[in-house]
Amino acid sequence: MIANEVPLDGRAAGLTKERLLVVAGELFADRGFDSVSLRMITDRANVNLASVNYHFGSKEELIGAVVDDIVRPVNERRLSLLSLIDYTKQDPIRKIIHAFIDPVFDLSDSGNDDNKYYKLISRCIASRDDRVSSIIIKQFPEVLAQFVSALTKALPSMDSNSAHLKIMFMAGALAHSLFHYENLLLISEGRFDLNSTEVLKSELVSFLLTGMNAS
Amino acid sequence: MIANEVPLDGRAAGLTKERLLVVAGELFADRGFDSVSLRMITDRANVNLASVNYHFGSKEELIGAVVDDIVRPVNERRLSLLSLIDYTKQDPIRKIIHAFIDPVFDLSDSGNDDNKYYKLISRCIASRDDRVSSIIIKQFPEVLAQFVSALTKALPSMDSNSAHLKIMFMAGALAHSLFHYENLLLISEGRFDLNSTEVLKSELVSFLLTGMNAS
DNA sequence: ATGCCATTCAAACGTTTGTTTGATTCTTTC
DNA sequence: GAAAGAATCAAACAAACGTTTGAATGGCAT
Repeated sequence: MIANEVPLDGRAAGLTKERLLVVAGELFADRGFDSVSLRMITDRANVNLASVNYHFGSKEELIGAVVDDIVRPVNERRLSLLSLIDYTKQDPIRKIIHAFIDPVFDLSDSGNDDNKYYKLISRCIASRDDRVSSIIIKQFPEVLAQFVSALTKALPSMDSNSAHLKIMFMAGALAHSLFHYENLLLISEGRFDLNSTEVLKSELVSFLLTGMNAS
Repeated sequence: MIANEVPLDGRAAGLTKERLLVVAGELFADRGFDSVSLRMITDRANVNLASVNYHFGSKEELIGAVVDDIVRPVNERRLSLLSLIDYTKQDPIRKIIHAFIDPVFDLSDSGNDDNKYYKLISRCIASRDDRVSSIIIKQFPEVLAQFVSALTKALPSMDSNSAHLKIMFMAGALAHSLFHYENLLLISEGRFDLNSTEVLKSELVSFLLTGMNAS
């Protein structure tokens, strides 16, 4: 599970900073930002304790770097996908929804349902931690505004207030189901055949699709 | 903002425990469980630091008491409302949704939109903190199972997997929108006329209502 | 009034936290 | 190959944390 098991004898390359980001991300993902100490991170990354402050300045800035590393690409891809939508063609709402959630589901690398990224991004989305939301809040108004505009363009009858709320509903449903995906599998005691997040995704899309069209 | 500004000179009545619960709830609501120290709580409650361990045993048990105090009544009321539903009458889905969300919205006492309870309960619902989810997880499987059963009863075409997921979507949308209600008002810079959570609630209901009926 | 039990109090405890220091080691450049 | 700069290291730092202690204080029954 360690990010890299290389010998790391004499000063390996300048990949200490990279290792810290990766390992911190892993630990933050399943224990939260507060519960993880710098010593847990540096021990697991096989680097010196002081290197955190050397490379990042403080724990808070390390958290910021980890969060930004995962949130920024997601939001950029969201806006990119959103800008490709042709509103004269059919089913623009579905495309808006996909523009919002696909960049999150696509975080899982290599096809296997690696829930590390899922848990981390859903922690970020649903975070009530000021250190995290201060980063989110920097980017989200722009994203929110673009999606509100897209929604009202696709559904002229929808007013701005309604659009704002619906996007919050979407974000909440996404983050919550993604984070508790594991728990759902446990609770169901095998009755579940959600052996792939694809099922979750398609259920989520159809749920959101009809919800968006609500009166 | 202090819960009680009474003189509290010589040993007031045995309301120290009560004060701790109230003040801890307030602080946990808008700063989270980790960021709030026992000294913050006892200072604001004007009680001695040691009284936390005297009355509750530990910080963890104080958190447990605060969480349980707000989560248990909500879940009990949910199940109570759910049991009243007559599935032969019309619109059972709407009643199921109300059974799930009304006990949360009803937390606001005295009619004014006191967001203390909202933020606290949404922190509990969406918590990724083990100390909190261990309490939630004790009660939620029962609640989840009952609502799954209710959903499949109201919509026989819906399978159990789908019902599980839809309830998670509902919980996520509820918690997320409730917690960020304030932020939404800020971002909108006055364009919003959501001067009451009633608007949020009715939008949420109609969103969920159509979502539940998704294919 | 006296003894008893519950509660409150100030003070200290030991740990853990993030951070800093100053020396040491590696890498780069001339 | 020597000087300079960047990176790593063990060690210590002060602050904050949850918790414990033992004395002081309250009400209450006898």
